[in-house]
Amino acid sequence: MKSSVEKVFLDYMHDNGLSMTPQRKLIVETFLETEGHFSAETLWSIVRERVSDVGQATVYRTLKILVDSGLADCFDLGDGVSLYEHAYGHEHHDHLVCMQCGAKVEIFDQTIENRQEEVAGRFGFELTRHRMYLFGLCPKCQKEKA
Amino acid sequence: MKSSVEKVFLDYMHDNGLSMTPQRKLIVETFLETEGHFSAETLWSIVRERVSDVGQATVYRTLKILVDSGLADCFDLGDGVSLYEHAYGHEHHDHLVCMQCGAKVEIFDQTIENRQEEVAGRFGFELTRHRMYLFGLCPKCQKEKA
DNA sequence: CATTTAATTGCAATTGGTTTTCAGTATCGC
DNA sequence: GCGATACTGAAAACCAATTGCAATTAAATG
Repeated sequence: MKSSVEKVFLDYMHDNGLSMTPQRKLIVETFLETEGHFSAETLWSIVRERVSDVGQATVYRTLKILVDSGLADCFDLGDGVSLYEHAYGHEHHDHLVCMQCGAKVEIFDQTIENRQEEVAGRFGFELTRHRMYLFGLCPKCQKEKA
Repeated sequence: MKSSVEKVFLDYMHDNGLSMTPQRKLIVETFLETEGHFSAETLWSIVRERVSDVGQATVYRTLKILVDSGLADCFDLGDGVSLYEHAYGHEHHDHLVCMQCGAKVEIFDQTIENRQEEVAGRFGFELTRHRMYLFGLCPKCQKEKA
C-alpha cells in the first residue's frame, strides 16, 4: 500500500502536469528518509551517495516541488542558506537555535500564536503566516563555556 | 552641540581605530536622515544623489560599522535582501509585513517576549535574541482584493 | 606642521547559494 | 507506439554581498 505522503506527492505531480522520473523519485525518497533540518547542498550530497550523477539543479528543482506540494517547509536563519524540513503531517512550529553548535529545537506555544493574531488584528492585518526564530545557547554549550 | 547619536558613532570609530572620512560621514548622515526599512542598494542610490562617486562597497562597509556600533539593525524577510533600520534610541521590536504592498509595521508585545523566554527556558536555553516576522495583508490591500 | 603608518577608497573581480539556459533524453496521454 | 511536453545535467547566469588591490587619505607622533 502506498503511503499517504507518496499519494499527496503523486497527486500534486499529476494535478500540475509534472512527470515522475527516477531522479525525482530518488530525491523525494531521500528527502523523506532524512530527518531534521538540512540544506539543498546537504540533501544533494546524500542523494549522490546513492546515485552519483544526479544534478544539483535537479535537487533544487525537486525541493521546490516538495515545498509547493506541502511536503517540505523551507526557511532560513538569516545566513543566506535555505534549510528544509518535513512538513507533511508535522504541525506548525517555530525554532529555537543554538548559536554555538547550531542545534535546533522545534517549539510551539499557543499563547504566542494567539498573541500574534491579536497584535496583527490590532493593525487591521489579516495574518497569513509567520516566522519566529529564537537564538541562544543550548544547555551543553552553556556548560562548555563556563 | 553634537547629537547623542553622532557621539556614539564617533566613539565607536575611535575605540576601534577607525577613521572618519567624507564618504562615511555622508553615508552615516544619509542613513540617519532616512526613515523606515531600506536595503543597502537603496541607501546607495540616495547617497549617490548627493555625491555621485561613492562606491557601493563603501556603503556596505559603512553599514556594517553602523550595525556593529549599535546604530543600525539589519534583518531580512527571507528574500535574500538585507534591510536596515535605525536602532539607536529605538526599542526592540518585531515586524508585521504586508505581502501585497510590502508595508511594514513595527510591533511589540510583552506577552510574546515573556513567553519566548519561558519556552526557551523549558529547553534549558539561554536566550540571546530572536526574530519574528508576521506576514499578512494590510487593511488597504484587503479592500483592494475584495 | 611634516612625517610616517595604518586605514580607506573605488573599482573590478570574486564568492556562494540559487536559478536559468540549452540541447539532448525521457515521460505520459492517447 | 507516437508525438507533444516535460525533464535532465552541465555550464552559464544571477545577484546581493564581499574582497583584493593599488592609489589615496586620515590621524597619531615627533
